[in-house]
Parts: sequence; C-alpha cells; structure tokens
Amino acid sequence: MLKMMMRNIAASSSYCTSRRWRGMPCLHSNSTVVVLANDYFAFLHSQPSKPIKSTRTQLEQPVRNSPKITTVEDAFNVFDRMLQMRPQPSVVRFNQILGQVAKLKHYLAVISLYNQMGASGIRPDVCTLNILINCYCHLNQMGFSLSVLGKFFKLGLEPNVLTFTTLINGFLLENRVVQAVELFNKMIKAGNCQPNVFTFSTLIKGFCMRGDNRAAIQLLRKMEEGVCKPNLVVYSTIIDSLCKDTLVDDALNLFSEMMSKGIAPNVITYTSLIHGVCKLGEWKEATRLLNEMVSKNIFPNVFTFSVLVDTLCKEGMVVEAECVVEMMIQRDIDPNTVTYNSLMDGYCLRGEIGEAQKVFELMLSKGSVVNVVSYNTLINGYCKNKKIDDAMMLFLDMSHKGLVPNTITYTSLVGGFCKVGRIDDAQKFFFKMQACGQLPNAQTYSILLDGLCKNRQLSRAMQLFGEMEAKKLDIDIVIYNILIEGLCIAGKIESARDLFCGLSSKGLRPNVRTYTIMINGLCIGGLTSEAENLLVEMEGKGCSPDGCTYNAIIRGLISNKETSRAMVLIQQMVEKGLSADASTTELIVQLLSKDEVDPALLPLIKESL
DNA sequence: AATCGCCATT
Repeated sequence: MLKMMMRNIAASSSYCTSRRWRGMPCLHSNSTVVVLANDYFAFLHSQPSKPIKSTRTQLEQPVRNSPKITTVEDAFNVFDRMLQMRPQPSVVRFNQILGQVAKLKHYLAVISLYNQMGASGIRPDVCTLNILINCYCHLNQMGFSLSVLGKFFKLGLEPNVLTFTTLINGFLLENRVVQAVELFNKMIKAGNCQPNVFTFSTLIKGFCMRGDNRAAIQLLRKMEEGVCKPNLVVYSTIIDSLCKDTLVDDALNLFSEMMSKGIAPNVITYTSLIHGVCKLGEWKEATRLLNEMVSKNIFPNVFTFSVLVDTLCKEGMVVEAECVVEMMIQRDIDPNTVTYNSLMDGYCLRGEIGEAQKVFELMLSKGSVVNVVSYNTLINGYCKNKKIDDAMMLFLDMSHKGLVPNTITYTSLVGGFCKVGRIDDAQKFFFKMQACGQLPNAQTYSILLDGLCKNRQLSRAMQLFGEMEAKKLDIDIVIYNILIEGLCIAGKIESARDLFCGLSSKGLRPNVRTYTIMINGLCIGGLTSEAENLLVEMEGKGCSPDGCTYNAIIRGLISNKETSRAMVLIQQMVEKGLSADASTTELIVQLLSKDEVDPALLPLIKESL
C-alpha cells in the first residue's frame, strides 16, 4: 500500500492539472499595465454616483422570448436580427447574447459583437463592459482588459465589484498574483467597493492554482472573522486544492469544519474528496464517501464516475474501470469524452492498444465528441508501443477532422520516432511543430535529447541543450542525467564530470540516477577509485545507492579486474537487501567458472544471485 | 435582466 501511495504521489506531482502556474516565475511584474491599473484606482475613491434610473420600457421583452442560443451561429443570427429591429432592443438583450457567447468561450466572437454594437450606436452599460473585460482576461489580454476601464470614464459609468473581481481573476490567470492582491487590498482600503464572496473566492482560487494552500486558508480565516462569510464554493475550492496535493486528511478536516458551520457539501465537494482518496489508493475510503453522499441524497455524476474510472485505470485496474462504466450506463449517466479518454489511457498503459482503439471506435459510433485529448491519448499509446505508423495515421486523421495537434501531440510523435530509432524523422517533427506554431516544452526537448544521445548525436544534443538554456526553459535533473549519460557513453568523461560538478551552481542536486550514471561512466573510463569515492560521497549526501548503483560499480570493478573490491561491494549490496541484475550475475558466473573467486565468498555470492 | 467563483482526461 505504501508503495502504491508513493507512486501516486510521484505521479501527481509530475503532472499538475489546473495548477497552470505552480512554480512558474511571474513575468509581468513591471509592465505598463500596472500603471494603468494604478491610475484606475481613482474610481475606487470617487463617490458612488446616484444609481441611474432604469430606462426600461414596456417595449422590452423578457429573455425567455428570445430563442435558445446554443451555438455561436445562433447568437450571430439573433444578434443581426436585433440590430435591425426598430425600436432597437435594450442593451440588456444585447448583454444576454454577449453573455451566452462568452459562456461558450468564444471570446473573440464577443469582442466582435461588442464592436458591432458600437457601430450601430448602442450604448454599452456596466454589464456590457464587464463581459468585455472578462473576455480579454480569458484571452490573456490584460492590457486590453484594463483599457476597457477608460471606456467607463468616457461613458460616465461606475465600475462595480464585478468589474474588479473580473480584473483580479484576469491577473490571476496571467499568474500576476501580486497585482491581484494589490487590487484586492485597494478595494478594501477604498471602502466604497468592498469585495464580496465572489471576490474572495476568486483570490482564494488563485492561491490554490499556484499550490499556495497556506495563503488560501489564511484568507478563509479572514473571511470567517469578517462580514463576508465563506460559502460552499470557498470551502470546496480549498478542499479540492488540498486533495490535489494529496493532503486528504487536511481536506477531510476542513470538510467536517465546513459541515459543522451548517454548510452542506454538494456533488462537487464529494468528487474532490473521492479523487483525493482514490489517488492514494484508498478505495475503501472512496467507497465510504460514495455511500455517505448517497445517504445524503447527493448522487455521483459523470464527473464523480470519471474520477473513479481514471484513477482505477492509472492503477492498471482497467477491468474494474470497465465495471464502473457499466455501472454508469445502468444508472443512465452517459460516459463522456473524458471518461472514454481515461479508459483509453488505461488500456494504453497496459500496452493493450487494440482495446484502446476499440474504445476510440465506440466513441465514434456513439457520436461522442472525439477531441484532441482523445487523439493524443491514442497517439501516445501507439508511440510508446513502437507503432509509429499507426500513430502517424491518427495524426493525419485528426488534422482532417479539423483538430489542431498541440505540443503534447507532437511530443508524443517525436518520442515515437526516437523509440524506433528514426532520429531524423523525430527532428523533422520537432521542426514541424514549431512551424505549426506549437512550442516545444522541456518535456519535448528532454525526449529529443534522449533520442539524440542514444543515437550518438552528441553535438546536436548539446546544441539543443543550449537552445533550452537560451529559451529559459525549466531544465531539471532529468535533462542533465540524459546529457551526462550521453557524454559518458561517448567516452567524454571529462565533459560529463564538468556538467556533474556544475549542477549545484544551477541549483540542482544530483539524484540516485545521476550518481549511478557518473559511477558507470567513471568505471568505463577505468577510473574505478574515483567511482568508489563517489559511492561513498553520495551516501554522505543523503542519497542512498540503489540496486542499479551497486550493479554499475560491481560490473565496473569486475571489468577492471578488481575482483576483491567487487566482492566487498557485493557483500555490502546483499547486506542492504539489494541483489545483482542479469548482466552482473553473468560477470560473477564467469569469474566463478574461471576460479577467480575466494571460495570463502561463495555462500555470499550465491545469496546475491 | 445581464456580467464574476467550485469538480474530471493527454
């Protein structure tokens, strides 16, 4: 169980879902936009003007009379008709359309509609401008968001709590937490536009996105003391964040605290908790929570079930995951794209690509939306299983469907080409992705570097490494391990040693793998005593050698005809409960057959074998 | 009467 837990923790830290910015530096601390924002705070201090009397007339129809809008096309059609109506419908009707299109996440379309409104002489109100600001925020265009503030001035409109909350959210979406907090504090100080529960939860969500649970909880405590009490959303946000960090106990504590304050959880709260316990492999606890929620008449939905399917799949329990899907169907909850994508990934992880392909075809036949993630999952499955041609077929197929391959798609394919030794094609794809506007990330580089090193193209690898540094990509120890190993294998032990020694100056610490690679490299270069020193050194630095390390040094000693030293280390290895691998065993057997081993050591060697 | 916040996948 512990092992399972550790693996899960490792897996969860390597892939963050909604934490887009965790660990990322803030890139915008001093832009001109900040100045704009500061100018703007004049609004906060100005006296609120008298509320403008509603100009509504009987001519206006309530919203239910307008046709239901489900697509952008609908919206544009309705909008065009409205523009031609005389008298013109009120700005409220236009806001409804804009709001709906924004909900469909077609932010550019909203901006275009807004511009058409202006051209037709329709005067925007506060709501219109708030929607517009929100669209710019979601397009990561805070500069434009803030420039909309000028429009408020021009039109004599007062920005409200929503305006500022939206701006705070915009800053957070760009990882500009400092500006978000500044604006929040200015709202409080100014006194005429106090943050409401939306403002608080937005900021709390921002803290959670960066993994700063402490700040989130601190703000929660402030709310509890103040007039704006935390609600279900606030608690759920933090509970989810704690669960994402597998701090399930803390999450459960906050959960009971919330309930003791009379706030009832909903399906979302339970889904977060179930996700948390599932990631720890605590299936019993997951079952308990499921039973508890049902007993409260809160029923698991497609999200809840997808969490179960996904975590079961990641544990290799695809059969159980299939059972959950069956259960969903029995309960009339349709599995969605995410459910099927998880299931496909589960099959791919087990190398059962045929089964994954079947799920894919089931999605197509059921009319489920097949999205970029679906293709990525299957393409990744084929690549990992050395079926690059099948992967390429899917790649072409997705483009035909108008789906745009992203960085993950290309990274899988680059890796797939490397895996089958087609290093030139891998590089071609690496260029192609950039030509298509998809930026390679550290993962992409890492995969290509590995491929290049394994194919003895060391200088090209070093060139790419330089590119990574120039692009200020996050270069972690894994990248260095690849390069150091490449240099060692190529016999460039001096360069390898230089990289190794330079690690601390880059703020990186060698891990077991780094030491093992260096030890192996030193042995290959005949520098066995230096290798032995390194073995002692790593232990001293709190990095215990593992089986691979011992095998590397033992093999190295035997190859360098230092049998007695090898015997000492075999003994050490056995004492630590580690054992020889196949290639080390072979070497030991050869020694035995040549009678080069002290018979006194035989029982020991047998134990190791 | 319209705008802002919470849950799932590569």
